[in-house]
Amino acid sequence: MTTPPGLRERKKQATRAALREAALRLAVEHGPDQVRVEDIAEAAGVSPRTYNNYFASREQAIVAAVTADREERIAAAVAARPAGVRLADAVTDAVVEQCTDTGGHERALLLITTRPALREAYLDTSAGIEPPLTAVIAERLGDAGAHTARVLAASVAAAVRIALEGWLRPAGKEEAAGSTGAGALVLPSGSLPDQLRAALAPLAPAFDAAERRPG
Amino acid sequence: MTTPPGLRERKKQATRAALREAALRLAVEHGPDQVRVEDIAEAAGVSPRTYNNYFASREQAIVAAVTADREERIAAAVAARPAGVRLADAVTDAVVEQCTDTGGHERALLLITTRPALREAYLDTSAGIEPPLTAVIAERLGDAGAHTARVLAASVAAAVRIALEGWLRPAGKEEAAGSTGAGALVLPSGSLPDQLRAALAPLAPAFDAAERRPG
DNA sequence: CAGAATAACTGCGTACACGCAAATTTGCGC
DNA sequence: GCGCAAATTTGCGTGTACGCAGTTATTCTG
Repeated sequence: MTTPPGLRERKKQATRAALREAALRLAVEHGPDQVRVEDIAEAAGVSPRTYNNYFASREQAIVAAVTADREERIAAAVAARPAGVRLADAVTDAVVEQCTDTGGHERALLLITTRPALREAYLDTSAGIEPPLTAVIAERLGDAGAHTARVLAASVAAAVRIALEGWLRPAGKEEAAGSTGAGALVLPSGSLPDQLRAALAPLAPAFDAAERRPG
Repeated sequence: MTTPPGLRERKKQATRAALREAALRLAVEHGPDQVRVEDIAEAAGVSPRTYNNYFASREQAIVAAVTADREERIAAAVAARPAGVRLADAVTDAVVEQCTDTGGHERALLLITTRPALREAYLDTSAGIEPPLTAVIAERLGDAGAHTARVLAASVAAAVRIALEGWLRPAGKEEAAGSTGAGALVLPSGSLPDQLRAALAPLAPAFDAAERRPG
């Protein structure tokens, strides 16, 4: 099942990593807006066209450097919990644990999240946790719950996004209150773990119900 | 609160509608890939630059023509339900009701969802239901539940996206089973209402819990 | 180990997205 | 009506995203 990766796959990961790191380094050095994909590609030793085979936008490589392989880490952390604990707790703890660990790039994160485009790209990365989360949740729920697992994983991803938005709201500009109206009155804006737990809490009953039912 | 919209706002909506309809008409006439934003802008009587003031991509205008104002219709449908019914049911019924109504554009939808880029843009529209849904759910849950409302609305949006993906999976190519593995064994692929209800069902416990608790 | 098959890299060309600043249009108080 | 402030439209310029087809590198098969 776990065939040792061949040269091809290793080279691909190396290229991806080189692009990530080059993107972040250049962004920190010259400022996020002064970096073109051409520069990143050159620094990583590939053609600009190849850059776009790995990342669909200029911003993705930069945020990927701080996001790293968060998705797999979350999934692994969930799988590592003993089977006895509540699935909702396992997921919540894993998410908090892995999202808080920025891998020593907190400085870069601050720089990044001030630029709207990068901020948006960073928030979009939360969608990436859905596939691996789906896999581990499905494993816990059994075959009959595969469909449920997908929905729960997507909901978690959405909640993480909301938590991140709330967390770096102070960093960004004050936004238009918009048609939602009431939401603007109180903006708690606690620490990131607090935001994450608060956002995930409403989903706990859904996890409990899924765990209780066979499918 | 409901100030009669001035000339400015009416013109803006008219321009938006003109762009939507022009985009759809040209896409149906010449094929989705043979339409440039320049063509759409010209047909709507505005400059290409103005097109991008209304839509951030070439595909958005086309899909907006079939999506129309689904977001507001869903929110209105939820608000229209009597306060006695379970919130989960109100939301589910409203979503099924409004997502099934394609406004007579089912032919266009079929044409659209065969192109990957348009398919993706169409799926992305489901994210747009979050803000209005947040507002109506927050109204039902009270001020203390504003935060919960946001998470539930985002989860509903994610579930709708999953339902749409499952619905038009037969239309698209067979996709790589990927690391999720188990999910590929059974692909039910029922009707759209079935897909929607199946995707929303796992969230019902979360709605029930939110309704039961004060906040 | 040779040759076929498969996958990745690259250059080119086209269309797109969007920041910016000037020109035009709308709203509003007088 | 008049003129000012705010919002919208527009052209321009730059950088970006990606389909396509050819080349090169890796993997598979006998």
